[in-house]
Amino acid sequence: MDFSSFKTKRVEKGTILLYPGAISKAAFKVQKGCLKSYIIDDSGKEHILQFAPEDWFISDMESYTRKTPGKIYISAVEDSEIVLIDTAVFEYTVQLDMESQKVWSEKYRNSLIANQNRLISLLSYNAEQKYLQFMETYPGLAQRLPLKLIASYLGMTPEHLSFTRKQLAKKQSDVS
Amino acid sequence: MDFSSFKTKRVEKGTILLYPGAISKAAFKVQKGCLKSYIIDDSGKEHILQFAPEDWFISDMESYTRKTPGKIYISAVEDSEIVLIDTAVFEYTVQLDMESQKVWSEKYRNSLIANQNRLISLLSYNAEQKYLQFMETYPGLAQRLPLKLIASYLGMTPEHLSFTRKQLAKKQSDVS
DNA sequence: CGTTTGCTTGAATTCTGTCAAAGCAGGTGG
DNA sequence: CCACCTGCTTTGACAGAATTCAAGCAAACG
Repeated sequence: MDFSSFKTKRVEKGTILLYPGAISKAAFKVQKGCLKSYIIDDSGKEHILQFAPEDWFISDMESYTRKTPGKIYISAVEDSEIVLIDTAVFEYTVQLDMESQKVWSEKYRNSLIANQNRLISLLSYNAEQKYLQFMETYPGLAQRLPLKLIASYLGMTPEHLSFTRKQLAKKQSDVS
Repeated sequence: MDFSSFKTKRVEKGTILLYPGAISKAAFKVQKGCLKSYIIDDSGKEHILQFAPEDWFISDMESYTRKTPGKIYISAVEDSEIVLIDTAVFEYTVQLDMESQKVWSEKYRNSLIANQNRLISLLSYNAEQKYLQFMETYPGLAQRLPLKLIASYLGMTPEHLSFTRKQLAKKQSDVS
């Protein structure tokens, strides 16, 4: 898709781009840096639903497509440069341009697949397998993000992720 | 939505309506009985993604909307009566009828929300909390389905779900 | 420097899975 | 109608996985 018709924006690490309750007027494509989407549960714990490093899209699909108040936060975990895919502009563009529609469908499908894979991994994997799948899904991201964020994404404590990493390192040195 | 233009079908318990690899030509609305969607992982274990009792929709969204080979099974866990929402007929109907579109959007949104809730519960809940949320999501279904299916949906062993139920029963008798 | 923040470690505890045995149906054939 | 399967559920002992809590370490920052 040609993104030149959309606005580019720079945001600092920690900037919150979307709050629960707000109606999402834009989706985000990350050019540089990294965003996360997450919710805060009743006991105050943060649960990360998705990361979006370079070339990923991130949005509250529900709010974005249905124009209803959303439930999730989106914020920057690094200083980032992002493209705002404005709802109105987006809908207009897609009408004109079949190619845009294809590319968008592709992105949308990918997010569906990612979601399904995530469900399956949470249903059936242990800590080690979850971490390995995280590294496949987000190559290189493990080196950039603080461990506690990854732990939140994987649904385990930072301590346990630290332990799991050590186990993995031991295994790999045994092999070699 | 007016479902009279779609075909109704009766299926026996155990009937498989959709296989992985197939291109889904229909979504299903359950009038009576119950369906499930699931995948079989590399080690041969079944993981249930969703149940669809009365008035629920179920489909392989990815395959249905993108007309690509799917990844999931859909089958009947009880003798069921279902409405086939044929892709072509559906698209035609929605074009004509704004009211249809609204109802469909509602169903679609519900499934997004359900999916998000499911992610969150797998990320943050223990066995007991997961089971309680299951009962909220599917009222009465716990009485109809074999325990092993519910365990598969919740991502735990049947033995542990049995144990969890006993714990819950004890707690509730302590209160009264 | 001292403080802060995040990561690692270890011990104790809780949670969940594995395995084996026994109870409890519903269904079938005699 | 009964006896026998067969599959599902329950139970308990045990092992392994994950969390909690507390302490120590190291890099980053003022």
